[in-house]
Amino acid sequence: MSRPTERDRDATRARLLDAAAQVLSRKGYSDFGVNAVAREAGCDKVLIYRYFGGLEGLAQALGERLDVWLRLDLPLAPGGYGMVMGGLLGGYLQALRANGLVKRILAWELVDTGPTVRALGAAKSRAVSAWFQRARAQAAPPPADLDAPAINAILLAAAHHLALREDHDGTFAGLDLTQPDTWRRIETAMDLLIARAYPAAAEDRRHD
Amino acid sequence: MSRPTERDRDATRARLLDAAAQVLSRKGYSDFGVNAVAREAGCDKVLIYRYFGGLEGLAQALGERLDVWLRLDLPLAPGGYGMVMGGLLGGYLQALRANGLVKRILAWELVDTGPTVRALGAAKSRAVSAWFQRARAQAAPPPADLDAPAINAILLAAAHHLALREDHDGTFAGLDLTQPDTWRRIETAMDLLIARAYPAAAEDRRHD
DNA sequence: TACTGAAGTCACCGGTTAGTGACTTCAGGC
DNA sequence: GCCTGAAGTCACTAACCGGTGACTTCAGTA
Repeated sequence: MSRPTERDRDATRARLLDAAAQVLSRKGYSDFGVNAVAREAGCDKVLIYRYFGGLEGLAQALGERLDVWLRLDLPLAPGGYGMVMGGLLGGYLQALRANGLVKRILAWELVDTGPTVRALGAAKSRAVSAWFQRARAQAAPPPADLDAPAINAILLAAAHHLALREDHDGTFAGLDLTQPDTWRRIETAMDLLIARAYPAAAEDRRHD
Repeated sequence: MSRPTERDRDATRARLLDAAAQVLSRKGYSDFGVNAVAREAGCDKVLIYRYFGGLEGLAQALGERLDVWLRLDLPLAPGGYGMVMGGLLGGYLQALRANGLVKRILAWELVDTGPTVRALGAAKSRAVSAWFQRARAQAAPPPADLDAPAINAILLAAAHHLALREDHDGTFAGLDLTQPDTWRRIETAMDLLIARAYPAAAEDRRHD
């Protein structure tokens, strides 16, 4: 009846990639397999082997498309190091929360070390670090007396973990992550932590 | 040859619980099943159904033993709210890093919502929150002008995420989590964040 | 028009899983 | 000493997985 098969190799490849993203972001990594992806794409699983060399190759191709989905073209807020970092982290948190696929990959990385998730994680890590690199190049240098990498890693880890907990059971440490107001509180608290860790006075002195 | 079966129901129950903890903390949650646990315990899987009603009941019983493993009898550091929170968080981070089982469960919670992990997570959450409640009761109240729950949740989330990344690929945001020195830097940065978020001056004023 | 090769389908294989029924083995009460 | 019931073992089913070989169907081309 329906004619999903037009014998178009590129179209089928694209359908498989879309299906892989769908399965991964909706069902999670444990359901991410050749059977489920092929079922979602409406074609036979053998095509995954023919076109991608297997599930690992499909994940690799999916990772190479990640930079498209993780497009983080946030305008950089002007100001000192603390202001820039605050804007960066807030934007990243919002982008992450809205990106179910990236969240699934982040969670997957925490429970598996297989080649499939490695291919995905490497591609994602490349895209994100390039973005941070580019953003940092436009910002003022951090105060020399602080361990900025450690501080930023802590805040980034918090953003990751809270975003991951959000679409799991929606609670963390007594906070209700399903309420928008909770996220406003979190962003305010993050801004406060950053503002007090990177006081503006230390930065102003650099502007002399 | 070996006589592991002494027809002792309680001993077999305990063996199954130990085996469940072993499998979960060593192999991870994806290998956590009736077959693997029974194999580890050296008995038949049917006993899991007979004694625990299935894998879910076994996980429930395991969760009820979690308070034993998560024994956090850290002495509370004296001082203001910030000092107490800093000591609390540092101790929690160290205890968490040393506890592979709890880390596995935390990661499991991020990728699965099935009844088995829910039973575990609920029991763990109960134990941890009771401990935090008890610790907070002995500390000074937080500064009223700050959103202490949000700030603490951020730092706790960071501790969770960094601990989980440690025994995965050992890197996060450019930090090498396999180096003890990196963890010293992280603890120092956490202390700095807490100290500046909860300045001692605001607390001293409460002591009048 | 006939052929060739690629696109796509189907059926199977071996392996693993959860779960169940039937069986044997033993210990304690009478 | 026997008998009942529980502890433990074994074998099996049904369903799923990843992976593969054989097949059909179609499009472009000579």
